[in-house]
Amino acid sequence: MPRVNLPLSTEFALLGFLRRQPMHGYEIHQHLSDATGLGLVWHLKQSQLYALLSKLEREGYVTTTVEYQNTRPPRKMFELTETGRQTFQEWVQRPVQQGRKLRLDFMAKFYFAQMEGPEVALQLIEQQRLACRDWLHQLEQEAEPLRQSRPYDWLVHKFRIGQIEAMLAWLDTCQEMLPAAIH
Amino acid sequence: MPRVNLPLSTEFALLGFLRRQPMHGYEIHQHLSDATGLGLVWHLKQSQLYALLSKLEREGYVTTTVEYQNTRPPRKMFELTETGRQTFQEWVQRPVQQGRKLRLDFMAKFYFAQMEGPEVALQLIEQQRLACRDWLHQLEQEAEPLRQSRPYDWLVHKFRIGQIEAMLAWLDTCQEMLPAAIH
DNA sequence: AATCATTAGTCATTGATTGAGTATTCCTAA
DNA sequence: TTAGGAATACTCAATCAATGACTAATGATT
Repeated sequence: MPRVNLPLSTEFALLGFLRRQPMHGYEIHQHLSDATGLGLVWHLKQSQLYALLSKLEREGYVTTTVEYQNTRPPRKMFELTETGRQTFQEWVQRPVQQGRKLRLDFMAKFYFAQMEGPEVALQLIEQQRLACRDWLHQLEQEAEPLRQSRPYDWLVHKFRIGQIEAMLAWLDTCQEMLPAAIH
Repeated sequence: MPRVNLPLSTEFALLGFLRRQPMHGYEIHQHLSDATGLGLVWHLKQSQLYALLSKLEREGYVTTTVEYQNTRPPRKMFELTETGRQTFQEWVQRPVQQGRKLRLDFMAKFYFAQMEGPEVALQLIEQQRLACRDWLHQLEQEAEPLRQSRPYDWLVHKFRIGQIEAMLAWLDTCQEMLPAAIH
């Protein structure tokens, strides 16, 4: 049971598929292969998915057992370890700390948070709001003195500020939608 | 002179450094290593930069000549080929076609476009505006029917719509700033 | 005099990603 | 009915990207 804890991040989302019951790789791939739900934001080749699952196993977040079938190829069933379960719980509630992680990492967190129920989703939304507001203030501080001296740098800051403001507005929308978003 | 034309994209930005005069890798790295200008948006390790430059050479966009110095280590000078020059001209004017390329690819284009002068920058801005408006319409079409049936998918669309609207607003800001942004 | 940053680039290794392959079985339509 | 294709389930080799460490000389600093 090796616990190396390399810098995993996006791949933790895969733990979400296993949070209720064990699953085999092929089934996870099916969930991701049509452009709906998490498949709308995360496109993974089959071989890439299996590679990530192996990595999660190597690092002790999941264990596998081979399940032989009468007629079909045998399945490798993936199951959360206790570490895996804890890691998922933490991951799904922790806001992302960089703007570039909003598109994929945050959307994956929100996907599972929303499936876990409104409390979890609301918690994530609120935490992410705080993180965004921090970025915003910091960027506004940094932008101020650049306006005259470094127009390009100032515009880059303005771009980021705009993206984060849009994110904050969207988080409000999420909150309003929440009751409807529960499956 | 191999011309393979693999799917290069971000690395074309490096051609921008050579558009006025030949340069060696170390100097390009210096331009990127402080967090201003292009270095604000593109963080490249030294070895990674050299790897990209070699790739551009392999594919025929640049040629190299070694320049020996009396006391310092010899420099490998990179110079645009005619293909490289044309490729840069096309690259710098062509809008990006995916939202996730706004952060890096578009900012790199805009960096050099703006250095080339207001006409080039205005052209890029206008082209990017058109691309963004297309995305926006398409996303709005797609989002419509999802509202009731697939709340998560609808929210993902809303997120993207928000990011693109923010981009469009920012493009207006760029246009207003342009006269000041020229060095 | 010793130490540290600068110059300029290489290299080996690890990690990520891809496309293709495998082998069985089920379904469908001529 | 039988040929062809899609589905099931995973593996593998090969390429591509990325990282950290290294070299080796000079100049600057304390």
